[in-house]
Amino acid sequence: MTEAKSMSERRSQKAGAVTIKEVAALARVHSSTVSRALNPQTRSKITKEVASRVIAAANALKYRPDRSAASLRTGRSRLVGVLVPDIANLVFAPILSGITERLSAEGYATLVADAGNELASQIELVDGLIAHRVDGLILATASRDDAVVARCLERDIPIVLVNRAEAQSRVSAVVSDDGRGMQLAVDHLVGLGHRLIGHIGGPEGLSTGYLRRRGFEAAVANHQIRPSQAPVETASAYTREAGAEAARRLLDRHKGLTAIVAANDLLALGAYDVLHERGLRCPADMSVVGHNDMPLMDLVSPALTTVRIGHRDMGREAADLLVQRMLRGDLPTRNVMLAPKLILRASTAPPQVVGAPRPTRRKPAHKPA
DNA sequence: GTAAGGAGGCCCGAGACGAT
DNA sequence: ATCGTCTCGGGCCTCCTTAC
Repeated sequence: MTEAKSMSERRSQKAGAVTIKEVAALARVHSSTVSRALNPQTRSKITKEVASRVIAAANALKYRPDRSAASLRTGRSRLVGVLVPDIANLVFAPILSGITERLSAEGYATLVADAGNELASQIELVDGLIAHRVDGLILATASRDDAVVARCLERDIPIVLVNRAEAQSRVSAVVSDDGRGMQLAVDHLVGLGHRLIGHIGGPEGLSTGYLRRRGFEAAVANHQIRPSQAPVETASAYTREAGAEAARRLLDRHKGLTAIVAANDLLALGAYDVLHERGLRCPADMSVVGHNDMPLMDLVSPALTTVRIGHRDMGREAADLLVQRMLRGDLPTRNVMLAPKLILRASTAPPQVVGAPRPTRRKPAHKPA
């Protein structure tokens, strides 16, 4: 026995893993027969008697195939990496749930990485996941012109974008119809009587920020509201703090606003903070509409009227697209757009008539949906 | 003709070993 | 000391051979 061999055997014994050879020895067959017996696709090539003997031996030894070793031969790890920009952001929980649900049904395991918004760390994580031989990647981090996408294309690894899309459709993406979402929000506010509506936009480098701002502008134009009556302040990030900063600018620079449409729920919560610090009431003095319908938005005070995105469906669709792409790399890119829905809660109400007495207590205009 | 065994290749990092 | 080459390990798969 060579030194290298004995070291390897020690390593194997330490890991305690049962190998195909041990199953073969117990079943009194060759390892290749074990492989055939345990694979439903090849089981028909051997007799039922031998197959059941192998299966019994595998069960007796509690044999579990070593996927990493299998990937040496097959080139497939059955692992999928998912990059999210902020794992603490509640938006990603239902997306991840949808992804995991669909991938596990297809026999894939999911590795989730909290990539942040720094390009260098995102690329490092992607390289790390590729080094772990993931079969594909789902990116919830993409910007409109994304170097990580370019890196994945360079490495020839199947990817699908979720929740965000690129400006140039190099890869498949699953997104919400942001233009439609903004139209729903603005229609609702105009229906209540609002004519001075501000928008807290998301970062312009992200498709959601860009498309929701454009959607907002198109939606107010549809109601013959001039741009001066529908000002936009862009937040530097999708955070409550950035939302508050943008809300301050919006209120300082544009007097007389009666409603705010935020590009996501965290930005809307930032607007809540500013209204509170300035002694303004929501919705009596200012109506606020969010976007995403993150978990718990029905529990904030007042419960947030928001545009609901089917995040779980989004995750499922993205996983579906990726599985198809991993099976057939020559498939054309597809953009799946899911329809949003307005969820009416307590943060919106008709604008106050100038000179009318201030109500003594908050009274939501709508029952939560 | 069919079932099953045997050999070798796949992939790549770690470690051993020889050459310079 | 440094570099290049070879061997090994894991499980699976394919091709070829052997036994019946």
